[in-house]
Amino acid sequence: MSSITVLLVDDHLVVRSGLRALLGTQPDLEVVAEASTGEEALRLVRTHVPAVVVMDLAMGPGMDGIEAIKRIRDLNTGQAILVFTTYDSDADIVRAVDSGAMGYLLKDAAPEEIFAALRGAVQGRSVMSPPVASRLFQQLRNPDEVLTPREAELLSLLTEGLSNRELGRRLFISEATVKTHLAHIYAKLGVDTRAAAIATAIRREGMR
Amino acid sequence: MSSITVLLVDDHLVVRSGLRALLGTQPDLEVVAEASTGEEALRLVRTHVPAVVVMDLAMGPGMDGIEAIKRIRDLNTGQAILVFTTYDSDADIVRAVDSGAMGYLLKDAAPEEIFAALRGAVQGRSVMSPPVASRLFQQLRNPDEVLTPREAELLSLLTEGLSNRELGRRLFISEATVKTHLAHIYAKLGVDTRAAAIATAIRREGMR
DNA sequence: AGCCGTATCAGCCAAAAGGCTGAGGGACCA
DNA sequence: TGGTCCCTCAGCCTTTTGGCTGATACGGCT
Repeated sequence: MSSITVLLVDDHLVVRSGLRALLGTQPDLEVVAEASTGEEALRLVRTHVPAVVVMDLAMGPGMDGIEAIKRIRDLNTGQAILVFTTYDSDADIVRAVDSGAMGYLLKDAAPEEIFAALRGAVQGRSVMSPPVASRLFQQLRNPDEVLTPREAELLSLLTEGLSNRELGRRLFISEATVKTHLAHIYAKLGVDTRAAAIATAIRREGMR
Repeated sequence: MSSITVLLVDDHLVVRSGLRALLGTQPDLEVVAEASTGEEALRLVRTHVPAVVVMDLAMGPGMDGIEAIKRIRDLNTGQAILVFTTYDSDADIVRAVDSGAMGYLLKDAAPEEIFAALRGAVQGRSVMSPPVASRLFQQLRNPDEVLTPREAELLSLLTEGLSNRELGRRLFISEATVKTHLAHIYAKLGVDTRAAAIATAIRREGMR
């Protein structure tokens, strides 16, 4: 049985080392490359064509994880992409799934969980950490409170303190549209000011 | 020359694995134990008496990193404690130094940086990542940017999403006074909207 | 006594945000 | 084909926020 080739993407060297060490204990898993930025990840996917990409969502300046996932999917080189990150934020989960991630693991996952996710991913199975799964489950029961991908994207930028004008520029939409999205977000979060939205987003969604 | 014994404390297994793998490349550094919680760390310090403790500040439920550092120091068993964490928040740095940490490294530090910090720590030298050092340095140069107690109080409430009116009521001051305080806070934080203030407060000052 | 930092307040004006209604286009699905 | 989301945009009006200037009061330090 041939090995499952893996590309690791994380801006922290220790995390990459740790994953490499963990995966190294499994004969069928082989780390063929590591990237510390989204740009590098994209390049290495082209050159190495790994079976699976394990990706952190939070990365330094430049392309973020979500963007990197989209770009990799656009290459159509068949990678299964696993998100491997610290926070189980609603918005991040929605966006990650929307952009084509096959699974969503938290960094405190047990090794067996990680191995299983990798093996499942190449077979087309979605795997996620229990906390992530339960969040999604709860969301299915209250669909009215689920942010759409676009709303989640906007909320994420909102927590960086941008104004409506800046949000519009960043997302290439008019300020009017920004306000529409915000109104929907407020309704779903149960708040009525952007300050409260930011506060609840960061506290409740685990954003930083 | 005998090895430097190290205890790793981090709630993420991958990070511990990564550190173990990195430190394993150095003949004079020996990881003698790993802990995933503050309580466990305290126990292992007693039983293994390591020369250095490498500690993440953010840990799951229970004792946090700062508390763990204080407790370890209280044992008086002579450990040098190195903080190894993701964020260079002003509040965290101050609190870590205050509770007796010997150094402050960010997780994206280069391996050589980590090794040097460990070796320096056992010799009583303080080491910190450049970004951390520059933050401290900047604070020393610009005492103007330190919030007054009243401002800090207001900022804390601000991060809960309150409006000016609500802030006034909560603090028993007029809305005009609230606005004055806010203006000062904005100036000190280097922002010009409350949204940005909330964002930087939560991210940079470690408020949650 | 004078100075400085902190905390308190007011008024004025411009900019930003929020609430509301309405509306068009595209995707998906029954 | 019609219905339902989602994303997009506009206009109008009210409230909130932010920028500015200036003012009083108290405490501590020199």
